Amino acid sequence: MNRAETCRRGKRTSRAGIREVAAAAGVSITTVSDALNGKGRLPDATRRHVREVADRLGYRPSAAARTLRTGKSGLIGLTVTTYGDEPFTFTEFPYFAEMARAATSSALARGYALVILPATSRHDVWSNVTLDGTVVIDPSDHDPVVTELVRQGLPVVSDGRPAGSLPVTAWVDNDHEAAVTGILDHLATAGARRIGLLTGTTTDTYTHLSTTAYLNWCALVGQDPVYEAYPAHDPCAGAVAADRLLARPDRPDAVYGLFDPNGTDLLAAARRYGLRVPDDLLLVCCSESSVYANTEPPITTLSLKPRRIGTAVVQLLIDAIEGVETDQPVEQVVPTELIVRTSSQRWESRATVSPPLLTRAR
Amino acid sequence: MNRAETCRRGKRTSRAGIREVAAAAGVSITTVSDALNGKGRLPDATRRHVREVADRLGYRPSAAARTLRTGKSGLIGLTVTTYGDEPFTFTEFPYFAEMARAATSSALARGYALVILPATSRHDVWSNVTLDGTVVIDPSDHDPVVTELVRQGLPVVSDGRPAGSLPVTAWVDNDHEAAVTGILDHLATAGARRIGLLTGTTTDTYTHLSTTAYLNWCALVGQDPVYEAYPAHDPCAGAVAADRLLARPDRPDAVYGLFDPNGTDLLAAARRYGLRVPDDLLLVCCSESSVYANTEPPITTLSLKPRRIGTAVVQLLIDAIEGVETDQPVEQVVPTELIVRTSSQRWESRATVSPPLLTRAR
DNA sequence: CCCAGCGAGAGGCACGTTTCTGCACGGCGG
DNA sequence: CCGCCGTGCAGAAACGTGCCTCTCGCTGGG
Repeated sequence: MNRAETCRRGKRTSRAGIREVAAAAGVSITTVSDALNGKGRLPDATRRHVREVADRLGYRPSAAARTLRTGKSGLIGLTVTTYGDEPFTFTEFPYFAEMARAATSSALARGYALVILPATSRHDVWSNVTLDGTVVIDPSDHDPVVTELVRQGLPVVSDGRPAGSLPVTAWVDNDHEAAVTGILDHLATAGARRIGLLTGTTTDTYTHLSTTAYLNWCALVGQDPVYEAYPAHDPCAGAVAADRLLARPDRPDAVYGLFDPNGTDLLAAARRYGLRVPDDLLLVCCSESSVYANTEPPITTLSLKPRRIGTAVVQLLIDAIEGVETDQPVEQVVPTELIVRTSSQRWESRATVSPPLLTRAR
Repeated sequence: MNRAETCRRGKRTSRAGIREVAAAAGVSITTVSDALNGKGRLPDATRRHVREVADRLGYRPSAAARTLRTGKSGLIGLTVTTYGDEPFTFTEFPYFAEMARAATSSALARGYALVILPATSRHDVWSNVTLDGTVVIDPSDHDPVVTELVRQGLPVVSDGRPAGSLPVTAWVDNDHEAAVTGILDHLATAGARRIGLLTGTTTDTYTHLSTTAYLNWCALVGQDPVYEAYPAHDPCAGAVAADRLLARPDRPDAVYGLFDPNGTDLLAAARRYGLRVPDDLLLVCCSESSVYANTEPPITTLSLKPRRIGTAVVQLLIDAIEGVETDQPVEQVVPTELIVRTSSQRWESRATVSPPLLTRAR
């Protein structure tokens, strides 16, 4: 009987339980709950006493029980749509890494933790965890996971404006058209006569919007488009595409690369063809990597500000989780930053600069 | 009364509950649970019937309730010890990104999801989620978080051998001494007379073991150590340290850089001083980045195989969670891979190669 | 003097599972 | 004919919280 009581009281639990605290403090379970959560109307003396006893016993409330009761888990899903075969292109580019890092930080600052989940609809995993909401990076058109989540009533915020009629709660993105147009103007101002583009074959909105902006700009200024597309998830394909671009008979005298590794690839290809940068070839690429500050020559990069995007996405999501639910998707545009380095300055670059936010690197 | 019944039956629940399934299928709750989990002794006809009804109703079991009942959440924590002020050096280097990606993949393959958590002991966040175990990257000496977790009886597996007497369940690491010794031998074979080291000021075991191995090697071959140390989390400091190393009166004719960005930094510094690579300076750095395949010249890198490490760490952790608990920490050593490129081959490199696994890049 | 009002806290139900125990029933050996 | 056993399933007790409701004692106004 003593055995039975021992079993019932404190056996397999890791020495914590609200009942033990209540018994030790000589109050009821309700009082403990209220004291620790600051909920009820209790004198400060009782509050302190309960907190003290709880600390002394090393009491940790059970997250599972709280989640079951309240319906809130404090967990946010983080998903990136896969490009290739790998389940995670995650952190393939520094962009994703930075974005995820910022998102994690600001989620934690507000008491939430991030759960990394696959974009593939492995139902068992998705339903094995109670989420309060989800961040989706670059959702593809009519993403089945997103629609499923929204159907369940969960807030979904996407990094990158949703393609098609994807019913997300909110989204954050750059103004990719303006960014590309700004870069092309910048290159033209620096003396480029024929600007090429290194782009991707994937169907995400970033690639699509950027390419379209390029084509529109070309049509506007009357230049024939010169571009090569390759599967962005394959690093070798990038080097090959860079080489092809510079091997063309209508070789461009300036190139913008949409993806992070394009800078080194283009630089290597330029060396192979004896092209000097920036004298014979102007170079800009979209990257968050700091390596381009120390290449020879340093390469001008466009930063999409993934830290700001990650932060904004999480703030919007948690606002949606905790606050009033707006009926319309909230849209937020983060400005890009063009970091001008030697590779895009053919002549002494005077103060003539172009639309997006411009920063002068030393 | 009808109102009350409606409330009790199916009001705020998102149209799923084991009771509804049981009622719809005309069986008991027990039967539904057993049928879906393959547990009890039921004829296949009943199993199929229940599964069918559950699918039709779109039934999703509540993860919170299951966790509360079973004590298992299917969640694994992922933590990296912070170096600087930032809460997350996470994904600062491609190493972490790759490792995290591999860990996430293999965890998902076994039905677990990863939760990113801060190394700082923010108790509220850590205790807000029920973990089955934790992966710790580069735990520092006497890490308070780790000891707390172990005290709670949770399995903890670390990437990087634990410093001091940290009581982890298991750990996975490279043989850093052998790797450094191998590289130094490789450089010496290529003709280096005075090999320098670019290292860090942090106290993690990777930096410590590598530096010690370097000093030991120097003592062995009778070379004066030539090295510069800098805080690894600061990219600018890396460039400055690289410059200092090549500006010394006892300038080395070969350098090994312990951190990912060291390659470009050293290359830029070499250019500033008019040193040709590999003719005047041999270069190797530890990196997982593919940019070094296309720099001018391509740089020899040491890969720590973060994908294999991430996979191994998760396998060990899940084995510990599900399987028998061994009393001794399980240790696992992952071989490194030296990817030899132009920067470390002064003469026609004959087949003389050194200890660790060697791969010849084109 | 009596009762409304209020402060302080106790009791108990519900959240949705899993799982232990146990009941009914039919076949079968003794 | 009776008890026994294996099959097929139902009942109900947890798991640890949060919160709603209710009690109890005390006080001030009518």
